[in-house]
Amino acid sequence: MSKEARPEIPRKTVYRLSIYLRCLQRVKTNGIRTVSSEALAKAAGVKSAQLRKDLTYFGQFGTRGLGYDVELLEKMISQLLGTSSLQPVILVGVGNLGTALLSYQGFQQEGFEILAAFDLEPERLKSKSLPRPIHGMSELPNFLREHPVRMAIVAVPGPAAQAVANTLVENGIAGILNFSPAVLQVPDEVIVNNVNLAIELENLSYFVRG
Amino acid sequence: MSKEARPEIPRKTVYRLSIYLRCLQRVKTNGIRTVSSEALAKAAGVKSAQLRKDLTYFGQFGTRGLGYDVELLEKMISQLLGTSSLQPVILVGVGNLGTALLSYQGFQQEGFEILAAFDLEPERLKSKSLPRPIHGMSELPNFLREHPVRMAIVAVPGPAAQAVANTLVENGIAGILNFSPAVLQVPDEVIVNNVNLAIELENLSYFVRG
DNA sequence: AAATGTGAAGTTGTTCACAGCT
DNA sequence: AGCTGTGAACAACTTCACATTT
Repeated sequence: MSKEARPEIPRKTVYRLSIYLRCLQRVKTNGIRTVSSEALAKAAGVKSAQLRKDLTYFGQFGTRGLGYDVELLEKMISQLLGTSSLQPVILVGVGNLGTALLSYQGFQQEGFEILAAFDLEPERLKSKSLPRPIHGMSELPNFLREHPVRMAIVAVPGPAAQAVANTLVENGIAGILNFSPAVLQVPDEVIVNNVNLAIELENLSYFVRG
Repeated sequence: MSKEARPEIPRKTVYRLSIYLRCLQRVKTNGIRTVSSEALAKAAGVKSAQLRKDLTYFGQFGTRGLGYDVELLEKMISQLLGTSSLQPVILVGVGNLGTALLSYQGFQQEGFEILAAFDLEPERLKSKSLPRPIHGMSELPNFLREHPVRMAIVAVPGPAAQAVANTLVENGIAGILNFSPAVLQVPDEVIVNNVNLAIELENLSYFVRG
């Protein structure tokens, strides 16, 4: 028997917890104070048993016969995910996609702040009216030495991605959100989440022609 | 009760096939004609047994003792995924993200063409120099009646997403790539792939603080 | 009565390990 | 010998179904 160490929560569960959190926020603005697993699961697009099991990975928050307290559950999930405090992030690669991500409201809304952005050719980007100054790649190591950032968004072209990832890892980045089509090779302790827009469309395309 | 004659390929396998396809393309430009499951798997970041099993869902393309013919395998996967022909797509929602997606080279490169873009306020966007004219939402039904498009990218704000999805489904769209934070309710036969940038960061954030 | 929490059953996906080609 | 293709073992995830609590 292991003692109450860090609960080992499956990746998919963590992902769904984010969805539940958003549903709870919506439900709360409707003035609803208590919600059943059935109702919340429906809003999140999952089965109720799954929602209940997901929650029990890190505690018991419900009242039998009644359901879950919306505010409490929201707080607990938010705390677990670490979104109750503002998380600093850096962005590398300020092309089409990178620019969009820089001005994307969704990140700020959900508790993330893009502290700084880096690009190979920062001068070229001066013209665009961006919300933040763009730094050259050479400034990256110094910046990371001075700021406690653990996560980076990579939005550079495929061929440049591995080199960028190496630099990031060398300078203490522990999590990478990779928008490039490259498959990044990183040490085991570094987490990479891939978002590949072309692959998502390709995937859709396959299933649509069922 | 089974009914399907076509090979039923798991979603995750289809996703990985897209990755293999990209690796094959890279390998081909290096002039390599034959590749082992071991080598290709390494490039794709998976185990070799998994790659082999993924491939056998739709055929046998390898030569024992030798490996796979790069060109042939590329052709077979490309054919299966339906990326050998140009796929038309429409985009709904031309905000920050939508604008970036419109100019994103990755789609064109991988065989997708954004035929048209729609927004609630197309006039407001006239100023931005966009590669395509933006249509009003009211033109959507007519457009879909005249063009054989089966896939749509949704990049509207969360609260607007369900209504947009309804319109799309009513007008024959069978696959939606959903960038909004909303959980879309659609008929069973319609496929939705969700890409939620804030959730990806949140997920990363959780695992980084292990 | 209503709804949670959870073992057990069921399902799906991954890895092993080796028989069988080339 | 080298490498694929695959049944069998394994692992992870989902759903069921019901005892338990309010």
